[in-house]
Amino acid sequence: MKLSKATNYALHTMLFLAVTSPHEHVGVAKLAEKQHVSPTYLSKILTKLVKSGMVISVSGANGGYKLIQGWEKISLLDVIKAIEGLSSMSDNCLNHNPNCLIQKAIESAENKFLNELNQTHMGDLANQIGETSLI
Amino acid sequence: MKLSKATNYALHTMLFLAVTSPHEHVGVAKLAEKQHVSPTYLSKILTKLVKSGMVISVSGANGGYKLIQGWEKISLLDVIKAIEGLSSMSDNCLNHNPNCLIQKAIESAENKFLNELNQTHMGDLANQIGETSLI
DNA sequence: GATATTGTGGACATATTAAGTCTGTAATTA
DNA sequence: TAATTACAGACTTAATATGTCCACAATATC
Repeated sequence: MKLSKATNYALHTMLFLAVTSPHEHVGVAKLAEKQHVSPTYLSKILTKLVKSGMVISVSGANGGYKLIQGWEKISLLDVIKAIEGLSSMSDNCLNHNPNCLIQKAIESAENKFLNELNQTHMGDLANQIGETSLI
Repeated sequence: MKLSKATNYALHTMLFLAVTSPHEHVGVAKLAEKQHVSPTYLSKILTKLVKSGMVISVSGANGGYKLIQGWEKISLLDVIKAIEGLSSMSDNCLNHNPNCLIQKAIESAENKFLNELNQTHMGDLANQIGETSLI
C-alpha cells in the first residue's frame, strides 16, 4: 500500500518544473540528475506525463519538457493517476460480491484520501516553496 | 497502491468469524474453504492475527480460531496493520528531505484514510450483515 | 541538406515483493 | 497412544516494479 517510486519521481519532477522554469524547456538529463535517477528511466515517466496532457515535450536541440499552461491547477491526484492508473485499493477483494461491506468501507475511506489529493494543486505547493526548501 | 490479497483474506476471515461463531473455535480448513484459498496459506495469515492479539487459537482436536473478547471494537485499520505493517504511503519519497511538501501532502491525505478505517469497527460491519448478505 | 541534439517506443533484463507450497514439529483432546 | 489441529521455516512460483539498451523520429543549428 505504497506509492511507487515512479510516482514519486513524477511528482518531484512536476514540482521542480513548476518552481524553477515552468515556461522553459528542461532536458531529461537535468531532471534526472536532480533526482539521482537514470535519464532513460525518467524519460519513460515523463512520456506518461506528456500523454496524460500535463507536460509538453519538444524534440531536438534545446528541446526538453515544460509544464502546460494552467499547470497551477493540476492536482497531486492527477499526477498519481497518470502514473499508477486508477485501480481502487480494494480492487483485489476476492468474493465478487458487489455489496461487500469490507470493500465499501475501504472505498469510503479511500475517497477521503483521493478527495484531499484532488484538492492539493501544484500551484499551492509551488507557492509554499521558499529558497531554502528542497524539492 | 492496493491492499494485498492477504489483507483481504484477513478482513474477510475476521468478519466471517464475527458473524458466524464469534465464541466457537473454527478450523482453518473451513475458513479457507469459504474463501477459496489454500489452508496452509490462510494459516500463515491467521497466525499474524493471533500474534497481534485479535484472534485466539487452540491446537488439537476440536481446536481452531476464534475472536478475542471485545472483538466488536477491533477496527479495520487494526487488521490491516497486523498484516501489512505500518509503512506510510510516501515512505519511498526519495529526496530525504524531512520538509518535503509532497510527502507532507500525501501523509495528510493518508491520515484521512487511516482515520476513517480506524473508526470502522468489526462490530459495526457485523451488525450490518443480513442473512442474504455474503461476507 | 548534414549533423548534432533531444524525445519516443519497444524489447529486454533485473530486482523486489507477493503469493503459495511443503514438511516437520508442537500442542491438545479423545 | 492416536488423531487432530496450529505453528514455523525453508522453499518455490508468480506478479510487478524498476531499470537498461538500442533503433528511430523530430527538431534546431550550421
